[in-house]
Amino acid sequence: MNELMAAAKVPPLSNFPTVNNDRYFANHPTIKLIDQCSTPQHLNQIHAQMLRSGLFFDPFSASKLIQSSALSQFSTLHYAQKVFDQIHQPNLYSWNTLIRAYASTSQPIHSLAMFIRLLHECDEMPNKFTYPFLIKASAKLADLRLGKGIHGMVVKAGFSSDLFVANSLIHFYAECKCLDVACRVFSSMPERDVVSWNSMINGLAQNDCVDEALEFFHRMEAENMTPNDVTIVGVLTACGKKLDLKFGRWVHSYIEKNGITMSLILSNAILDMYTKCGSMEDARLFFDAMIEKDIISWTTMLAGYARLGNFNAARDLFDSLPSKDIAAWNALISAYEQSGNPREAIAVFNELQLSKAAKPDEVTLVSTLSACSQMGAIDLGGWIHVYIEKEGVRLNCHLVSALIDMYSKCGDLNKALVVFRSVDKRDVYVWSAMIAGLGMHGCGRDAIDLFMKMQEAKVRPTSVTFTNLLSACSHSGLVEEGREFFHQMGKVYKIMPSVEHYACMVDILGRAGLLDDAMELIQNMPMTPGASVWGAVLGSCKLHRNVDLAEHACNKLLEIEPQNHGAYILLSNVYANSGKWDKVSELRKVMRDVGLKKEPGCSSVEVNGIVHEFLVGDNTHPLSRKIYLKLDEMAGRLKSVGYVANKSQLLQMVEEEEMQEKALYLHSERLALAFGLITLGPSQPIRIVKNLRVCEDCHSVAKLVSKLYDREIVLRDRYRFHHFNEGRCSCMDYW
DNA sequence: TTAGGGTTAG
Repeated sequence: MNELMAAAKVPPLSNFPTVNNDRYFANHPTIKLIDQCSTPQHLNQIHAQMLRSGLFFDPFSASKLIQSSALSQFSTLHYAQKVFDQIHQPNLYSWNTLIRAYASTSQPIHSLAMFIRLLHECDEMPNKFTYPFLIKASAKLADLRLGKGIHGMVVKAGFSSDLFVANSLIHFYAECKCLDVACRVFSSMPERDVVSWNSMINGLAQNDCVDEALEFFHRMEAENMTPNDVTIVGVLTACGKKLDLKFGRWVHSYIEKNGITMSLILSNAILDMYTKCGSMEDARLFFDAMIEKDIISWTTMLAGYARLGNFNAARDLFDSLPSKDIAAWNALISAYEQSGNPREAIAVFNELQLSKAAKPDEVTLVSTLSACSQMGAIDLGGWIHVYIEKEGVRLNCHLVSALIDMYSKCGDLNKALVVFRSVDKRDVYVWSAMIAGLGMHGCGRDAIDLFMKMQEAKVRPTSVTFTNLLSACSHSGLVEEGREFFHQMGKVYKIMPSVEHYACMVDILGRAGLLDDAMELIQNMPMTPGASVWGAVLGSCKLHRNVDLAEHACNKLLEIEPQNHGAYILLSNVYANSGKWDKVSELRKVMRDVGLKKEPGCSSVEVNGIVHEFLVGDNTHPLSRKIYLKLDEMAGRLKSVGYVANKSQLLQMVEEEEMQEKALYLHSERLALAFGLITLGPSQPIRIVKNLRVCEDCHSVAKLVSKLYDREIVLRDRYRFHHFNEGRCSCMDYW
């Protein structure tokens, strides 16, 4: 300590003016020393010296110490708070410094607590510096009511036209997804700087309003406001979401032409744009030329390869990572999960668990739960739920939605409801996930009730909520209710129906046999009907055996998606249902000519945490012999109760009767069912996940088996859930 | 007498 003071040539305090004449303290050598401080020990020594000399009792000097301890790299906020608490009368600067520091932590709520203390304890009123920090904390908390309250105080205190205050308000409202209010703040500003524009552009881009974001960028240029690197990050985010590679390349050259500072963040944003737009070549070229790279650069590349299905390149990159943090693992897991490879996602999760290389975080758990949902892997999903509870992982709305989705999609609606009821904070995703869960299990009325409760809870529905709600109406045949919600969407909730909503509505009408109404709706659509709309028509035609309309819908569907084999299969089913076997063969030939193969049926069933998959006619399973014996036994018992195979949905025109029966008998869900009967205990439900829609014959078999073997069978097909119990199915034979 | 707001992955 003495050495330090000697080195700084600090004279004793008596040589300096006293507290009464504090204008000179800024030049006091001890205070100057604070700025040069670089270790916690130094800071400690200065703190001690200040206490000894009495300098600490000067508010200005104390505020310098607070600033250094709260905002520097080498000190902790905890220490700063302790120092603060020793100050007798901290000045506003000290209060602001702590409010600022807390706003940047993971617990911005402390900023609020300090603000309230400030109002009680400080002689001075909050000033124009206080509010931006406070608004930043509110933005981080995404607490709209809180932020609105602070906005009110800002107006009252007369700071609403302060540039910094207004900019933080724009950011805050965008963060709360209130883009209209953000825009209003922006428009009402007497002066704007580049940050005002950036906050708007980034806010819009983050909230998927990509065209609006780009519009702001062009407006900014037109108004001669020079964009900087942060602006371009927002523009690139928009490009990446627009999947517009051409524009992305233009932005890249814009950076070079306009001499915009190339920061690491900007470089990563460029990489991200290229990978999202699908050009790994551009991304790689840029990545290899980057002088400085961080973990984000690596994971962006990794996720890019994986998203495009180049898993070898992704894995190579992952293995060559200089250090793997949880984000790198998450990139690999979520890439597999999001590209429809849940099995691989789960394998990587298991690898992570075994290696103990990093601790799974909330993102890991959400991705893995989603992989479980896709696989129907309820054991692992349940294990993750236990893990969350055991490790005390904070259940945020993301995780809650993922759990509800997992339990719903794995067929355990009750568990999904238990999770839903156990939380008190429910955002729109949580409500929407639960509505979807009820819908897919055929509980349309409950889904509607829940939607009403959501209104009571004052949670605003989104476009996704309505998709789930309409789909719930469709699965339960609730035509009038569906119509009503469809109309309310735009009128009451100001959400314009998208092509997805139209598809749901067409589905609702079509399934109910109101094919004319469905076609009328399509004709009056304000946008071009997409594949989902024609798919819904085709599905309804299958149900109601309308050959002419099916042909029309199939043609339309193939115009949009020439490689859609589902379209051929459905049309073929329509022909078969009407006994038009010649048409079936013709169609089969067309499929062969265009090189399309029927996606092989695949069903899986989970036993003791291991998911067993079966293809049509599969005999590769180790227990294959036993499975086929069981199938024979099942066939015998089915026949004894008068079951006759329904062959109408066989794609192939198989000549011989016996062959036809064989083909049905070997359907993957039948194999999975037999395996479930062998391996699962009598009280355990058999949960099967099938990649295609279940055929009518297998549906009847499952109903009978549930009765004959006194088993609960839960079958998830491509479209919905079927709960078989005591000879009945929850879909009421309506799917 | 000190100062502030906006940015990249999953």
